[in-house]
Amino acid sequence: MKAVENHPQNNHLLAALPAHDCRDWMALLESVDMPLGQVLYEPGVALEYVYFPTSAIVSLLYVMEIGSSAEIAMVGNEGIVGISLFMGGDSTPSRAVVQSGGKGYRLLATVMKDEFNRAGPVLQLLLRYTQALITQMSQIAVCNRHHSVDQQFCRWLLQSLDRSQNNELMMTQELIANMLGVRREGVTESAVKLQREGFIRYSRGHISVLNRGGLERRTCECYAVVKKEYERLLPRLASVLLPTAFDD
Amino acid sequence: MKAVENHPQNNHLLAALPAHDCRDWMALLESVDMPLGQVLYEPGVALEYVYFPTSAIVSLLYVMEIGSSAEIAMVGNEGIVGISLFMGGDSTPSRAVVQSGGKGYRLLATVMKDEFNRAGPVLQLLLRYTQALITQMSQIAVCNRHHSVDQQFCRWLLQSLDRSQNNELMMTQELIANMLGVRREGVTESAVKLQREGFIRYSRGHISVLNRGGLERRTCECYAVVKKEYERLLPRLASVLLPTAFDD
DNA sequence: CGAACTGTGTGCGCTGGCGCACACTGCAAC
DNA sequence: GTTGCAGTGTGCGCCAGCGCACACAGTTCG
Repeated sequence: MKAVENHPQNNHLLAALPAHDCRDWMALLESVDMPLGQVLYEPGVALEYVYFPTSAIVSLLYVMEIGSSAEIAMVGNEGIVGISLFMGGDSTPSRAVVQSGGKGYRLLATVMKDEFNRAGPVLQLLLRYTQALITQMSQIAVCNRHHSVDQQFCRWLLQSLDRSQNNELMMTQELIANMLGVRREGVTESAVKLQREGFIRYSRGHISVLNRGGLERRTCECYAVVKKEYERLLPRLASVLLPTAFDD
Repeated sequence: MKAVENHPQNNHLLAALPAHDCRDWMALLESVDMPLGQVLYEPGVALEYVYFPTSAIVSLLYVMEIGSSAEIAMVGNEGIVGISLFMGGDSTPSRAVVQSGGKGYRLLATVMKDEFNRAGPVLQLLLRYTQALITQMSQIAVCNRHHSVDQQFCRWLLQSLDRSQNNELMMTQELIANMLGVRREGVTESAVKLQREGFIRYSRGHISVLNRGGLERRTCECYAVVKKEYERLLPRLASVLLPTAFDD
């Protein structure tokens, strides 16, 4: 890594900032080296800085309990690392690691939080919700990569259940297969297993969940990760998203 | 579907709205039936309404060219369908389908866009970027589900290349495997193939891309989908994200 | 100059999920 | 009824990707 000139304009987001609003920031921008492997933030930890890579490339990475990982997104000189600050969440369940060493700029978290705080309360709520939605998407990416159809089916059932009024789902296996992006037969096999264990009962597009705890034990960590983020980001709503578990 | 009472408070996002800001909206909210299978929005089409499900459940679904699909996220009475409006993008590459029939409320898109417009220009830029990021995450989810390691490796190379200054990447196959969430050996095999075809050259953590077009032909649609969204949402930045293709 | 280590190539057996084919079963319509 | 069909069960061959093991090749360090 030669001592290349670092300049804010090399980050396209910074470059695109309206000149007028830019001035306040420019003074606060801090040029930094971003060496390969540097961890910019850890899951669940509130960010101290946001980063605007210029020559560095950063990976947003989810690392599972067993240690396997999956990239959620890649950020280079086109973007910013640490969106959770202006989205109102302050942290995420993923990790940000420098994938390709280089340079960039950082800015104190507070500046970004101010940006969030300047938004109206309505938009603030919507943004926090959006961050939760982002977590859901990320986790689906991870789940698609690493978990079995069985686990994903359970996750899907639980997530649907959380959004439903009772323990009944009107849903054919064909449709579920489309959602999960797997074969219908794969869903049938998983469903048969769950029925044998007495966790669910179903027939012709009608599924009753009999033992929610059973599903929770069978699914992967993805379900809990997403649920916790919804609780954390939207505490008022959480109570409703978590119907008193009617366990075995 | 009985004629159940529909009430805005049954959507937790609406319920959580600050009462003061709520009043303007309440008059505009329109109670709607959301029957199973209804398509709330199509990829690339600007939204006319946002939806707040109360008893319905909506799936955000990406449908591939060949027809296979994958769920990107699920939205029920905890959320809102159509975040692209207040995120400033107006449309998304995915489709929203009612997965479980029920009721909900809808609101004219303009109301949401106003919300976006009220935000400062800086936040607006950041939100548009965030929507592009969301597309990236969604597409990684789809890619993880449906595409081969070969294809994903090409996508990853291209995305890295777009964020790098030259056609060189400093990156071991082990690390790439971690990013993709696959075995290192799998990456080696893909890399060998690409090298044989003369698309890349590499040795010990150093990759040179010799034929970008070759990679583009080999990768899946996901790469293009994400790139187009970045272009669309952040036009000023797009030019830089698209270095003049140095083709074969 | 070897020694030690990091990065890459390759082979092998295993398995989860795929694609296909076909049989079975309730419900609905007439 | 019985005809039809949507929804489900099951079997089978196939293959991508996994986990493991080990050989080999540059690089660095003494």
